[in-house]
Amino acid sequence: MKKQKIDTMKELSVAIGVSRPTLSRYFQDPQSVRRSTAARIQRELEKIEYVPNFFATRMNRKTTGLIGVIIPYLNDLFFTKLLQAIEIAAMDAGFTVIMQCSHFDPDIEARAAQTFMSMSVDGALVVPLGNQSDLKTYERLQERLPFVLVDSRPTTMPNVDFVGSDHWQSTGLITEYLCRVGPPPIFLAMPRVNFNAMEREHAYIECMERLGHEPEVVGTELIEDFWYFEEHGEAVMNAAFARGQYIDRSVLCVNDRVAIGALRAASRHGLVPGRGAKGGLRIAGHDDYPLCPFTAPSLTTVAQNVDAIGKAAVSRLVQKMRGGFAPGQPEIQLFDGALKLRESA
Amino acid sequence: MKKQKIDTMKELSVAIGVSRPTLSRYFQDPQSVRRSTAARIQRELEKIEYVPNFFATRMNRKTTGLIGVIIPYLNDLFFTKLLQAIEIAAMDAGFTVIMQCSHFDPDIEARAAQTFMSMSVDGALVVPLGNQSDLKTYERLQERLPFVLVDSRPTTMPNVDFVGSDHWQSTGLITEYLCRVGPPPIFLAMPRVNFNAMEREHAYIECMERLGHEPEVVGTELIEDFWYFEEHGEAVMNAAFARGQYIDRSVLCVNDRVAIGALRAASRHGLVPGRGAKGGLRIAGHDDYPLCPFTAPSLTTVAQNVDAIGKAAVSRLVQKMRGGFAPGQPEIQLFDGALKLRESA
DNA sequence: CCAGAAACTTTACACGGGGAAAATATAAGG
DNA sequence: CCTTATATTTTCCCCGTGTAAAGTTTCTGG
Repeated sequence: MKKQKIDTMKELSVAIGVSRPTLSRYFQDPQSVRRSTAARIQRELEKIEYVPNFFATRMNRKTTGLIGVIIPYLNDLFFTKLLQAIEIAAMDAGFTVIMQCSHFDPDIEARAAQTFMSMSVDGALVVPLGNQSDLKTYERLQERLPFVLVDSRPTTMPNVDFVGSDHWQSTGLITEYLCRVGPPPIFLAMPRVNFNAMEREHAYIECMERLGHEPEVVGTELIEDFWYFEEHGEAVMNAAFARGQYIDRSVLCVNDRVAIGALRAASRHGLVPGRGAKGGLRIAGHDDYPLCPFTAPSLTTVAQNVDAIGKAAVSRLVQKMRGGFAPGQPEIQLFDGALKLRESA
Repeated sequence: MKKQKIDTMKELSVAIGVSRPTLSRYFQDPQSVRRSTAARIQRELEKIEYVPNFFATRMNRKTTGLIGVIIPYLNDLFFTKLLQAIEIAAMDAGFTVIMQCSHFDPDIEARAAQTFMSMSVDGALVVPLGNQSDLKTYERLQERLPFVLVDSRPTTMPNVDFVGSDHWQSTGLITEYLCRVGPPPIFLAMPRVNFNAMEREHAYIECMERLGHEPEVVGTELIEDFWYFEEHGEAVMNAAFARGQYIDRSVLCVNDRVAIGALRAASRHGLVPGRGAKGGLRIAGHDDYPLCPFTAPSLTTVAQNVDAIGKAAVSRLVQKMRGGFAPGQPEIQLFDGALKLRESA
């Protein structure tokens, strides 16, 4: 038997035999109508196919139940993990996530922000693009909406709520570890277009100096297509290894994708980085990319607490939404990283 | 100087000095008003901050300019590449993508479909979940919207538009290649919960028989958490290598993530798969996962033409939307895979 | 059986725009 | 300069739902 299809609440109300406002209340909260009425509505609804118009409902409610999320791009499993954590947390809190990718393009990012405002989202989470991103975009969001920055923190916006990792802690952790078990590490960095990358680089330098070692950073030359992290890591280390450089050093990579490139370079030169080796090459990363256990050798790294970050970001955002969006003190939440010892260092 | 902020078109119309409907037309197509008027509006708009309400516009237009995309999950770079291709194609065609992840949960998938219908999206692209997914969901979408299945094709829905890879071609390609350069391959499969995986398995068997070899499939035992493809590949091959099995065979993996696990297992057993070796182990995958060039050894595989698939899916969907959504003949578009010869086979 | 409360219905308006027809301004033709 | 055709703009009503206020019914307890 085919379900009858009905498009508007008005038709539905005559079909069921209750008034339209009652239906409206039922959909917003079934508890708010008499039990017998709720039961009857529910019973009839089984026989009829009806979905309230998304736009009409959102247009009138004070609150849309929507959270906007801007992510730079999705071709990175770290971001997808983060997004998943956010999405699940939002779903649990009863919100719907509208995700927009900026694809490295500040214009698209700005458009996404506009879209969010025109959708009256209840709040926005933004993972900034990097240096190039349009800070004005964030400022406008910040003015108009409950707004939290996630994962990456523009140095120019210290007064905005932020949830991310404590890269000083995490980078310090692995730097210290590397210093403890082998020669003090060099730091395989990235072109300086990314706040986290820069923060890790600084953290490395600070930690090395604190331990009385000479910091050494490589791989910051700006190249085209710098966002192919693996290629970057491979290219830099390939060149170094070809010169016989660093072949018995520890190499701390700015992130796991770069480290995967470095591992590849090592393998090309017949080098097997490993924690076992007394004085040999070691390679370590940062992030605990899902593939780390499967590289050869498996990659020692620091895990970011992605789930906690996603959850905390949503939770802080919800708190701001409820709190009537008072300026107040910005809240900065930094989560510790955890060492993941594997074979490579 | 702060821009004046205005919320509704009505206020804007008095601020600018044209009627509201004229503004409406201007926003839909600036060409549709007199040049001088358009210029004036544009000039005023620079001084005023105004964004049309997303919901109000969508609610009234015949067409929402929205395309709904359902993806099973994002923790797989293949899907993210596909999504990106779709998103870019949609953007070029002037549509906005609303993406929803089903997170392996048929209920969420059904909710996503509902959402799309309640948003009156102009069309929907769905990457099916696998066997477990609720086919009813697809049928309902199919009835009500221009609808195209992408990447994975439920055997029970042969009469729906579909865009994906020709796995018989692609799997045949690499199977033949492997047969040509070394011992006939075994097939490292997956638990049979995924249409593509099954199709590749069948294609492998058919190809082997055609070439007069005995097909041999391993790894189909149903395990928990089967979606951790790498772990699955590693576990199966680990067990085999421990028994001394397959150490000088070719291993064709159902996809690259499984292959990465297999590579890992090989490395644990001191095996170095490679095309160079005369009679040794070879490992090949399928999909051209972005990390293939960086594994050690780099992974030989078959690339799916993801960009073309994404573009074609959007293009077909747009065609159906314009065509007034006539049932007509379903169109099945299959793209060829391309061999990517690297070191591992 | 009745008063009062609770639940519900009716009515009316709001939301922020789209779209068709009517009205006006502009251009073309004589 | 006037008429007519055409390009623009305005007037008016519509979309599908939320929400408040006022009126009506049903339930509760005595």
